[in-house]
Amino acid sequence: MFHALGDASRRGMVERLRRGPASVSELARPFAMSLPAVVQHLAVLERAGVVASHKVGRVRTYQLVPDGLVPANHWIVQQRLPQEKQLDRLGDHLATSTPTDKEH
Amino acid sequence: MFHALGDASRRGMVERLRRGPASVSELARPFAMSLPAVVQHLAVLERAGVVASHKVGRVRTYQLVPDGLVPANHWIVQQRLPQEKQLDRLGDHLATSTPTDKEH
DNA sequence: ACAATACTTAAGCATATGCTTAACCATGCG
DNA sequence: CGCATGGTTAAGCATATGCTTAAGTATTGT
Repeated sequence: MFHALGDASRRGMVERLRRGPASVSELARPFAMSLPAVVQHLAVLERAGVVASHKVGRVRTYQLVPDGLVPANHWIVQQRLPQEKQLDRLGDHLATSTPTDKEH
Repeated sequence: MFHALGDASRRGMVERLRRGPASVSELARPFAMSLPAVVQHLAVLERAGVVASHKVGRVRTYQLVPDGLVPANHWIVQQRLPQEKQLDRLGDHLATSTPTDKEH
């Protein structure tokens, strides 16, 4: 999922979908790349659970998955919360100079 | 930055640093890869602003950058659908950036 | 029916990524 | 000094990624 968001084009598509559902062609329009390239990007986002699509006639419409980004958000929050304590532990770590592993 | 977090090994290193600063060797220990590979991963994380390092003697110590993940978090929060506010306690929590966590 | 529209699939290609090994500094220590 | 420790640099390699063009398929409009 972080990998899916690691591409600027894909993030741009997500940002577009924030304003509402859109077809493949609509999503492709702002980008200077071929339609198959856009389709591949959307497939990555869909596999990651960030967007969903359904086809009506010959038009495939994409939209954001509700709470689709929550897993990524949750991971980030978990890393972020204990950070305040670590500033205090840095000096401690350096002062004690933890004995490194002897084996190997 | 999302790209930096898009690798499981790098996320593992961030999770390790969550419990406090660590040297390159300490960070490498849990992984079944060579030291240069770990160094490369850490360089990616450092370029992304997620971690920082300083060298003392021959030991380079890494630590999390305080609020280093905030840009990614901010982007994610902005994508959330305005239509669903009922399940939004997590996003609300993140937007206010309160250091006290009580969910989960 | 015919043609345009909206994708879809397949193949290929240049570059990026993640990893390796080998060799190389630099520091700590008996 | 001599040598182990901790890290760095360089080179190379297999695979993944992002993109392309070409050639489909399925619908819709005239």
